[in-house]
Amino acid sequence: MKAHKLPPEALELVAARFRVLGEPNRLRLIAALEQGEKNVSKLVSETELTQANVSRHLQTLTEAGLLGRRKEGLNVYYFIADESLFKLCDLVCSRLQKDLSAKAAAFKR
Amino acid sequence: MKAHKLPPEALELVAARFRVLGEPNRLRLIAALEQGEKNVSKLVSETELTQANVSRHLQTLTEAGLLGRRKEGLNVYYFIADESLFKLCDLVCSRLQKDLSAKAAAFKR
DNA sequence: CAACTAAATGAGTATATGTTCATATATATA
DNA sequence: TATATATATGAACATATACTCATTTAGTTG
Repeated sequence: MKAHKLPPEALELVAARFRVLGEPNRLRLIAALEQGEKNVSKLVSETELTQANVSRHLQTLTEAGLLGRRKEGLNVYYFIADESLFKLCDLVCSRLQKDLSAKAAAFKR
Repeated sequence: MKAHKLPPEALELVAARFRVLGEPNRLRLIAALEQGEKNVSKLVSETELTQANVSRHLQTLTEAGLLGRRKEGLNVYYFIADESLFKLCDLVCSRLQKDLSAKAAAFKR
């Protein structure tokens, strides 16, 4: 599946998925859910974001299919629904680390 | 390297990298370069974007370390500098395909 | 039913960013 | 040196989106 074969609408879908991940607070929420499902209040207190803001980000992530939700009484529990998330983040992280340590090394000379 | 261990500044870096990929025209440029390096004029004619626009996107991609540039006379040739790009895109693409065919299947019942 | 709680949402604002037009810069060539 | 060409960039504008405040919705419990 090569990118150059993708029609424009498909590219927009791919871009949209990357865009969802392009927001640090959303990454924080994802990171918080790595340990397992949590309800909104828990995520609010852990991230120290406003409740409204957390709620909106969770909506974005859920609509993208990255998170799932489960209602239980008054609480709504969110959880990672797309395990490929971790592979994605790890790829980016390790690449960034490589780049940054290369720059750091260049400084020392 | 787990995401929940990353400090906020690192998360911003990761998010920034995703954001660079979150623009369809930039993905088009990347796709165009999959076949090998090309100069700006070539990229302009292939993508049918304006020269100014292509130039700006190439700048964004280069500053992010995803592309490299090489000057040769009047021309500037751009090329993929980060091969992990393809793994990233393929991960997203295959995930999207799976999601979409699941939805398509759900329609048939 | 009334009061309470957790989560979602409408409306408004601020900021970031994609795009274009016009122009500047750099390099080549007559 | 003058002219032409490829690419980059300043300025302006339009759009998208992150955020907050206030309120609503859904569900629980007295």
